[in-house]
Amino acid sequence: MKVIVAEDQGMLRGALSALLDLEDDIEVVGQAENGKQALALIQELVPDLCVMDIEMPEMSGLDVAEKLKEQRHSCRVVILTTFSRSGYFQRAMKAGVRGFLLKDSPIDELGAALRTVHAGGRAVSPELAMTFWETENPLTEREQEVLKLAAAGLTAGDIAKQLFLSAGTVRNYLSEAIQKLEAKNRIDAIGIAEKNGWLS
Amino acid sequence: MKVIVAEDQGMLRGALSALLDLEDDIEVVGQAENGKQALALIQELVPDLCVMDIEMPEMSGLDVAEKLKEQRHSCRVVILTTFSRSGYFQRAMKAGVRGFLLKDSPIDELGAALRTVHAGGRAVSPELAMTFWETENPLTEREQEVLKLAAAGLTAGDIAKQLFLSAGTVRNYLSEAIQKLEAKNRIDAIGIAEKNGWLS
DNA sequence: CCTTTCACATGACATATGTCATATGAAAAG
DNA sequence: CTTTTCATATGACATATGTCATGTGAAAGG
Repeated sequence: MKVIVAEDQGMLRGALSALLDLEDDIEVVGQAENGKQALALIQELVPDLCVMDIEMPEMSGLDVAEKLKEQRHSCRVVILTTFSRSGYFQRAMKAGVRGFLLKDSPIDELGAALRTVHAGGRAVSPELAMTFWETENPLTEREQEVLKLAAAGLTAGDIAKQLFLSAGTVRNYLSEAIQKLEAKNRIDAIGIAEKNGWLS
Repeated sequence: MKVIVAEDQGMLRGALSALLDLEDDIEVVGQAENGKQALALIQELVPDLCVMDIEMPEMSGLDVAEKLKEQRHSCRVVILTTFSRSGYFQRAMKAGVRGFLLKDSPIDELGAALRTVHAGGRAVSPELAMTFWETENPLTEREQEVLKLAAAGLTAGDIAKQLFLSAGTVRNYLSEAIQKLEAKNRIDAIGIAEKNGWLS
């Protein structure tokens, strides 16, 4: 089967590609270091499978997966990521992703997952099963938006200007976020939200 | 040469070990997923080299390198890390580390680096050279300490209690940190300090 | 020995932040 | 057609945060 490896960290990308290519039934036909490159390569080379990281520059692995689904492209996607966040997982499933592995898994699982997916099956890291039970994002869009800007170091006033709101409104959203997350202050709230992957 | 691979991320650890083991002149005699394990394995197996991540649970790769230097252990260390921070690099040099590679480097560099170091040389990613010029940490110990606690989401009052200071003193340290880092507020300061690796 | 420097420490004051009561409009439930 | 619910939006108020003037003691340089 023809495979493309998309992963921004050079060492891991190279190592995985080399290792997969050693397998008799796997041929690594291309490597990409960001989402855009991956999409272009997939359209050009039409591989059977693509091993894809989520957090990459230019375009995330999930963006690529969604584009492929939109185009009804035959290439099947196996996500390989550090984070077991319910948001990622659910979005991946919606995008028709066939495999979802954690970078913490042993290396053997990757080859096995590729074969399973190529044969028409699905492959999901056992740790991910738990993810279903994870609490979902309690923040409204506005609250997320405001908290994200606060996380970037902006003051309430700055945020208000950027979103065309009054400063009081911004503080209120932050206050709501703080209460929903049972945080002590906005810094605490930012930490909690980031840990759960609730900021975008 | 006998090599140990210490890296907490399972996939990368497995892939690197497998690939290195394929080389005729390299034998991977052990793998560790944290610093403590790495140290124990090195003392038990006495390898020629150890490929080591910095950010690992239990004990960082730099901690291990320092312990080895202290014991005048013959095992030479090659650091493999995501971050090109001057603090890391300088600490590594002090600990007598012989190689310092970024995880963004191509995979071939690792094998090459191992051979160079085994032959008595040094191997440093070219990106790291710049690191020398990086600005050093402008924060005093107290300021770092306070900023770190603030980053964890504590209020000034909490921090004061924990460090047996008055709340005003804590706010003053934070204010100094904010000014030194030319930040807008403590959140901004935390971001800047973290980006530069200035929070220990 | 005296000055300079600098990390450390504090409180007074102005500003920013967090909370609460309140209001509107849109969508869902009755 | 109501009623309920909920995201959105605001301002008044109390609290937390950021700044500044000031002071101490220890180390470095004259």
